[in-house]
Amino acid sequence: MPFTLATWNINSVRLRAELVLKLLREEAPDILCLQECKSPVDMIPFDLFAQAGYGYWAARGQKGYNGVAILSRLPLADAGHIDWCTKGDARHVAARLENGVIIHNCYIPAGGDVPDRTVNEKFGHKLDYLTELRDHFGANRPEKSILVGDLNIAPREDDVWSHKQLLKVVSHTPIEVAHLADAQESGAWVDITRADIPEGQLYSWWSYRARDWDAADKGRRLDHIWASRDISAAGHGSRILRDARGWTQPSDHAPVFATFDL
DNA sequence: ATGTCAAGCGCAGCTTGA
Repeated sequence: MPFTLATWNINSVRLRAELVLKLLREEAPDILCLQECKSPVDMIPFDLFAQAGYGYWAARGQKGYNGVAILSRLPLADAGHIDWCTKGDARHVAARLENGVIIHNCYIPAGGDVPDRTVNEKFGHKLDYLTELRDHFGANRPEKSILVGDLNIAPREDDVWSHKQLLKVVSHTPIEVAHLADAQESGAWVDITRADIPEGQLYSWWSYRARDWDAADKGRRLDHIWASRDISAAGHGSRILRDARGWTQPSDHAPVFATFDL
C-alpha cells in the first residue's frame, strides 16, 4: 500500500493548529511529521487532528522549545525516542507502521549565529548532535526506515539562494555539510527529495525577516526526507508546498512531501 | 547587515531562541 508522508517545521503546533488542519484537509498526506511544536505533549490538540481523520500519533514535547510529533491516519506505534547529546530535549521521536517501516522524525539543533564552536556552544552542540546521530545509525544500520525533519542544513549549492554568500552562514558551512554527509553515509540514507528532483534550486525555508520572501526568494532547503537504501527505490512524487509559506500567519518552513510504494 | 517571529513569565515588555 503506497503512503504519502510530509514533514513540516510548524513553529508552534498550538498557534498553528488550524494550518495543520488546512494541510491535512487539502493535501491529505497519510503521515505528517511536525517539528518545533513548542509544546508539552499533553497540550497538543490531538483531538482536533483525530477529528480530521488522523487518529494515530507519537510525540515528544517540552515547554516552549523543540518538540516533534507524528500524526497519522494509518495505524502507528510509538517506537521510542533517542536523546542525542543527552540534554533531555525533545528533538526525536520514532514510530512504526504496520508494514514494518520505521519513521524517524528529527529536529536537529539550529546552531546559533556564529559558525565556530570555540565561541558558540550552540554550534558545537549541532556538530556533536550530528556526530552522535551518525554513530547511532552506523551501529544500528537502518532498514525499512525513513528519516525526516528539519535537519537545519542545506547541503547542496542548489539548496540555497546563493552558495557563495552563505558559505559562512550557519546552515550551509562546509563543516556542517560534512557532518550531515557523514550522518547520511553512516546509515546509507538516500536523499529522496534530491533523488526525485536532482536538478535546480529547491528551498523549504524562507526567513521571516525578508520584507518580501516570495519575490526575494532567498530560501534554503533545510527540511529533508531520507530513506534507507533498501526502500529508497520505492520513494517518488517529491514536492515542496511553497504555497504554505504564504498562508496567513505562516510557519517560516514549507512542508516537504514524498510517496512510498511499499 | 538588516530584519520578524514565538514562548515564557506574568500582566508590560523584556529575554531567549530561531
